[in-house]
Amino acid sequence: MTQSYMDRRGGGAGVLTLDTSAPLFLASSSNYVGTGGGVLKRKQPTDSSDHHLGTGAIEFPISLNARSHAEMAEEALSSNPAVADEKKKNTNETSMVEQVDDEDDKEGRNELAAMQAELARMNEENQKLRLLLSQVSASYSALEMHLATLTRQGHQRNNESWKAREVIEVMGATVDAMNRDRGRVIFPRHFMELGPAAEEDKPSNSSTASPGRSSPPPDNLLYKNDENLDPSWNTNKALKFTPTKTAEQTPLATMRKARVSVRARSELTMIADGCHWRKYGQKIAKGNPCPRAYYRCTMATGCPVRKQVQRCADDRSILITTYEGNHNHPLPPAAMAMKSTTSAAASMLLSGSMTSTDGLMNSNFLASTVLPCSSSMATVSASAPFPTVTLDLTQDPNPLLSKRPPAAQFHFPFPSGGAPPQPQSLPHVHGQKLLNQSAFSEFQTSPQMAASQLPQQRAQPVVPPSLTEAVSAATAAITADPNFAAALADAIKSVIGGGHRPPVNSSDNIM
DNA sequence: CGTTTTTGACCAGCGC
DNA sequence: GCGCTGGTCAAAAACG
Repeated sequence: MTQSYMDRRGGGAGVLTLDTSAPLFLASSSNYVGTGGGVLKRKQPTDSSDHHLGTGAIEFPISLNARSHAEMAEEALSSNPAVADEKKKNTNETSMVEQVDDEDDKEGRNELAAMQAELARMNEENQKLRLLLSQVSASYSALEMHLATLTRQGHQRNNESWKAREVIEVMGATVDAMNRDRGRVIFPRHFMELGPAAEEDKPSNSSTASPGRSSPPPDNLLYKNDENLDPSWNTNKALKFTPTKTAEQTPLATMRKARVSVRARSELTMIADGCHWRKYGQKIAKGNPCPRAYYRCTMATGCPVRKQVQRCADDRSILITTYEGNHNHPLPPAAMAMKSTTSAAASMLLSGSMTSTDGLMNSNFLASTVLPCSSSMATVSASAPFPTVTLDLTQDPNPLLSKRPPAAQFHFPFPSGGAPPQPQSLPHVHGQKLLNQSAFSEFQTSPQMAASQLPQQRAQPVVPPSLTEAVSAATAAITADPNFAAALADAIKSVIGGGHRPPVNSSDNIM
């Protein structure tokens, strides 16, 4: 099963979770957990039930449909073991004696009043979400009509049309998901099928060829027409976008191959992520005296997952591990957390890069939504040949437990889409090319495209900014959770033992 | 002896 | 076109 953000619990309202094995939960409303909206809660590590929160906590599904929060609240209340237990307990007690303490009665009334207030708030929020949904639906219809017009004009291969289709796919998926999956938040289809995640469920057909070179590109929604894409999984040899290429040949697909880089302090050769790796190369990269080691997953033949391990040039106690691709085989529990986390991070990155690639999302908006309050732990960069999200676990020994990490470092190459957010500092981007060298930025800034290929689009944006923001808000509500990056990092940290492992006698050939 | 690591060679992309 | 660089291959060596 491809990793997804969808709930996999056996019933009940959906709750966004990175993976059942990943200790991450997302509650839709802070009203019930006491922090900001869309709070990503940390799963209780001691919770053996694996699907229930600790005492008193109530999980709420993220709802973008018309379902009332009151309804959901009731469900949640009844499904919550703590509340259910309380209910049962109360029933038993009343049947036994009528010596109900007046104090308890008062408390109960107070709780009831508070609960009702919460429900009222929820209803209000629900109304807003309904409005949002209607806006998205209306815009989706408009886009569909626009696409039909373009198709009629025989411009299927026109870049604008392609892009319009793409946008519609995104929005359509969003709307579909909203309509179809009540009580769940579903990422737009392609968000979930992009890059690494898209490959997961597909059996590798590389058994007859050398591993790592034969896995087909993701056969996802957006790529189905990309017959000319590099058959190799290796998008490192990314095509550079040129206006002469057809839309089907655009390197969008290559740009969607996200990488997730993890920085952690470790004396080990590499962090223990639960997978088996075989080293297949080592190279001295420019600007870093420490060699970069290349590993390939050996848990299954033909597994396309690779990772690079390199020590930070500035601080050699920091190990930088960069993951690419997704496993085509079941993972041991120890590896699930890392896999889920990297996939989630990649999805988060890709969802951002997608919209921004089309120039549809204001960079400031993106910056303010995707990682509004995340710390420097999460650095998203599309400036590299492939978009990379860097999770920095080297800072505060336990920043994840803090309620509000400092401001995000978030930088997308938006040369024309408004001034990019000014990061406080960018100390965690390594080995990535300058903005003007990236395929991403080229796609963004290509003057030919801007001038000749997208004249209509420039004059008539496919999606009004407000709509874009509305659509983005739906997904950003999930990915932009203030604690999202922190939670991701938390999951990773749980795997690598907090990134502060004591030195182990190992032949550290990385150094 | 099978597996893993090492390491020089090779290839492709990119900038000049 | 050339050189640089990152990434990969594959034969040899090392290891258990």
